[in-house]
Amino acid sequence: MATTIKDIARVAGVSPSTVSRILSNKQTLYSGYATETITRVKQIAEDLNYRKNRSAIELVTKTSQVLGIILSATPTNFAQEIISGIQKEASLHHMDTIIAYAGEDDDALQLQALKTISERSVKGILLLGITLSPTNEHFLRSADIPYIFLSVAQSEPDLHFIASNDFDIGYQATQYLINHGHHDIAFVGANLESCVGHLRLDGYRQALKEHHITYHDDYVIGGNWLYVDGVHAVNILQTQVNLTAILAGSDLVAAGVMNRARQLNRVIPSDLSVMGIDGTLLCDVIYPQLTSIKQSFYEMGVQGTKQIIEKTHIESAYTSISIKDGASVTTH
Amino acid sequence: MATTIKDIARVAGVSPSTVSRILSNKQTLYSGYATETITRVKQIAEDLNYRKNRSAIELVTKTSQVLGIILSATPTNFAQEIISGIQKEASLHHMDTIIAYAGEDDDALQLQALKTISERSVKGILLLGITLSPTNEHFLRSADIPYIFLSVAQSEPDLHFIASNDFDIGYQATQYLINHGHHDIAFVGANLESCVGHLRLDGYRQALKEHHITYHDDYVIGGNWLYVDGVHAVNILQTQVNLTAILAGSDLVAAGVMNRARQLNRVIPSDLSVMGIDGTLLCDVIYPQLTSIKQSFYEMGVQGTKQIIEKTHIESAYTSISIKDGASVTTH
DNA sequence: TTGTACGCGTTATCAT
DNA sequence: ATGATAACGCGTACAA
Repeated sequence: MATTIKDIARVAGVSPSTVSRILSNKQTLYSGYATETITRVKQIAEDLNYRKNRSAIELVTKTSQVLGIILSATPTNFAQEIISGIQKEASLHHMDTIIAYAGEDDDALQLQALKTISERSVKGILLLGITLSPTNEHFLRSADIPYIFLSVAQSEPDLHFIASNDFDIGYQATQYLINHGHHDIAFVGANLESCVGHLRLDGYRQALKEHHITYHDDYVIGGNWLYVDGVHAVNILQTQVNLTAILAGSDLVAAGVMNRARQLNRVIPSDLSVMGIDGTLLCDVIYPQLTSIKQSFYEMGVQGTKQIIEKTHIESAYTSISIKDGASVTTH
Repeated sequence: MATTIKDIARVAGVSPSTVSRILSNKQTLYSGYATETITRVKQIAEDLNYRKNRSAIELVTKTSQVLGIILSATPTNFAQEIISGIQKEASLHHMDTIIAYAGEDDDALQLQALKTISERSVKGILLLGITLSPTNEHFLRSADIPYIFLSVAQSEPDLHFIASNDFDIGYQATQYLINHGHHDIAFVGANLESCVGHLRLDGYRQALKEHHITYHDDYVIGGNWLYVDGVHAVNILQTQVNLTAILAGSDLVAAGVMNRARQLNRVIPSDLSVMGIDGTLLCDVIYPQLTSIKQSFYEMGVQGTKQIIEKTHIESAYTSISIKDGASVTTH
């Protein structure tokens, strides 16, 4: 049987409310308790090994110090960075976090995660790398809990998000390669059915257009952001003799591209320049170090958390992107 | 104002108990409700946008479907794999998870995380990659909640764990290199002040001993499992002309070793064989692909979760290790 | 400075 | 097949 404030009250010879007020540091609202009472109560609480009962507190206060995080099941390497940002900011405000995993394409799993989180009295919900089905979107809306999407921009205006501008990512990356003298540039490994992939492709095309480079269908090969997609793309692109640069949809794709190209005896970057997207730790670990468009994942977590905690009115925002220099791109 | 069971009861013209029983599918204990009542109540619940209040449920039932996870703050690449295993097994049992982050060397942060978790009525606590300070160890013990450590073996017999046998890891890795004709083998990047590092070093020494190879102090260079530790180690080992193989404390260290060695114009594996420990995704992504001792991280998560959920009596266990073949080791 | 009494939303027990 | 009531542990308005 766990110790309750009543037990402490009985032992201390005071009322439960006294214990409650002392243990939750509410004396300031009143003139204050006698120092003796305070220390005695606290001592007894410790002796009796007292633990707060969060359920009871949340039931009566109807609020909590908990943030809900819903994670896409795909083990994206940058989710960790976003979560770090959330944790950092949350701990600054003495908030805890609950994490629930949702499948990516599985509506039932999404709903399960949504329920798990919304049934607890969380202060807000952060959705990482997720796009909701219409039904689940409705469920989230009707839950009457503040929420914000992280790392994936949403098309509906009332679904707020903190993310990178994916058009800009595609545009700036391509621009960077063009500025380095490249003309025949492939774009590979992105999931072209996703909104993110689509926008990046648009940016890629726009950059080409502005430099009067004809868009070439054969230079675009889709995928699902994975290592194998990079390998696969290089296999297909073998026949393109004019190709001098590849823009990969993610750092992981870039790694696949580089390794497969190397197997085919192409030297990077002298034979082939490769550029990644994300700017994760992976860039520094592979050889040669990868030039990439760096997204501010940590910052997304921080900003999203701030919005939930501090703001009354949540609004969308883009976090900054930058070029992370490596050694995988050379001037052509 | 959120809908409660009472609201539904009023609208449906039944008692709150009826609604409670129907919504939590408890009819089977009784003869069963009229189908008409059941569908009507469920319909009204949906119309009114009813959400369960977990706090109230947990308060009255004094139990929950929640597993607590405490994570070391260091962003280890394999934590993700362990968590996947936990999630998988937990969802099989319809359990949710709460994750709290603890610093590695910061006792206060550790305690904070411990409190966060133990104040909620969790079914059990899984501690990932953590070693507790004596005070916090006592706190955990006195919380009266089942717990188990994952991935880090504990020395005290009543602190149960699921982990790899670190002695075996060091032993088998070294043995593998010796069997490939290597004689001058360095061991680098492990944190030698940690229990894990110490045990792996012991395994390394034992393997050398059994093959009558003299242990060489200069061949052991500590670190903290990081990429830079691998780089640093190679810098120091430059002068060791007889060295033909390096056993890295982790895959990340191995990546540092390989890249630095390459910068020094050593070809891997013909000039230098490199072996990693962990067997993470990184092995496949770097070039040449890394030969490594693979730990069963996913399995640790699964087993730990099973122990908490199914067992009345928790006990320690070692998960299996295996050689993950790559192309970074060659016969000497 | 401290105590009393009530209520949060739900489930369980007992009654009908 | 369904209802009435108590209880879970805590915070807080009000009383003293």
